[in-house]
Amino acid sequence: MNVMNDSPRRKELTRQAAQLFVQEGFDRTTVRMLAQEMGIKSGSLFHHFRDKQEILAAVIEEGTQNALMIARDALDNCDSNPEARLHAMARAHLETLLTDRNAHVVALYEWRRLDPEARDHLGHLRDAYETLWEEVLDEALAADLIRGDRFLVSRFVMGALNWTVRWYDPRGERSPEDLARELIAMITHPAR
Amino acid sequence: MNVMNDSPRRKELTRQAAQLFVQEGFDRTTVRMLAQEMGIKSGSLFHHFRDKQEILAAVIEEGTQNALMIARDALDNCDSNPEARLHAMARAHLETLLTDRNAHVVALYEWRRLDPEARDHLGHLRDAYETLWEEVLDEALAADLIRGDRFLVSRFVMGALNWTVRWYDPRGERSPEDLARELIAMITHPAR
DNA sequence: GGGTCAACCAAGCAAGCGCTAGTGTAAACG
DNA sequence: CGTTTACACTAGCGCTTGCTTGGTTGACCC
Repeated sequence: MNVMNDSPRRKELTRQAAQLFVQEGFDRTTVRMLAQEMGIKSGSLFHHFRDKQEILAAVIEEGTQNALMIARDALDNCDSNPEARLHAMARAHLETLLTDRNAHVVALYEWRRLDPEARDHLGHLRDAYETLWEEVLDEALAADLIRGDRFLVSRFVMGALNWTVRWYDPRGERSPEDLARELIAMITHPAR
Repeated sequence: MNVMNDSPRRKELTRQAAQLFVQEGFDRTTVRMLAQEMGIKSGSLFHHFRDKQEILAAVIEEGTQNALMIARDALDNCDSNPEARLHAMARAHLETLLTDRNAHVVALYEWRRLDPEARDHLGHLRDAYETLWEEVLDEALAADLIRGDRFLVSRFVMGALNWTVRWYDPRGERSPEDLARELIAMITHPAR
């Protein structure tokens, strides 16, 4: 058995794995395909990862951790009124699609292929991210910027946002800024 | 080679396949597992379906066709004002989760495992369904019930709705009726 | 009562799968 | 210098995969 740290080499391999997982899906991606993409032989792969599952976990962890970081950053650097905070979160979410799209698609589609331990660990990361959203939405609800059931509003918004990975091309003409503004215009009530 | 009609036997087998595809995912579901669930041997399976892919296509076709039928029905039997039509569509969408949840989950997660021909065929079905939504949303936009970019509003709403398969339990305390009302309250502007 | 036909079974093939074992090598370390 | 460490290779084991083949069964038909 070998190392399982987070060396730069491993980071790069993880990035390439994400690409393949998106193209082929986790189950259809063989260790031989992964190795070829990485420019090594299939056996060498197990020097960097304990098994195939661990590659999947690494991909998802990378993406979620980045999203969490960027979201926290956005909240720290914006005005403190509920609308600005809502906007900052939506924009941050969409911006991660620029840099980490592959990882997010994998997290979305291949979550169930994780073994229970990995799912548990990554579930906590995911929860931390969703909690950020719920706090911001709570503030918006308290300020009467949005109306409705807390649980349902949160689910609907997360749905609209998560669904973007299926159609949004960040290199198109619409910027994350545009989308964030439009989404918030749709769900907020203009009258105070 | 054998039949590929839509016998009642085949319908039942398709329903059972959907169940397994949801539990295990398409790739992890082996023909032997499918056969066992159906109470036959793995070889006999290929009497009903040309190959494994065709089972997947059958599952998705069944679900989409039902959703389309129910949505059309709902539109035919509701008031003609934009709000009522919006409500009818949302409610119909959520109600299909009661009867065809498995098929919808499969359509959502395993779409990319379809071969190009099946994807093309089912894509047209899916388009027909989404077109219904766009018509209803267009009417709502024209009546100033919703404001915003036509393309984006449609994507956000489809996102919020499609995402429901990930968290909504139709046997819970919230009815499709409740959810539909709440969603529409969130995206429509109360002031006329 | 011979013929037809959908439905099923037993057996197995060829290919591909994840992963392991054992070895080589070049740079880094003391 | 000898030792360690990181990374890679070759070769292949044991198993599972989707699917095929050839044959059996029982219900229905004229």
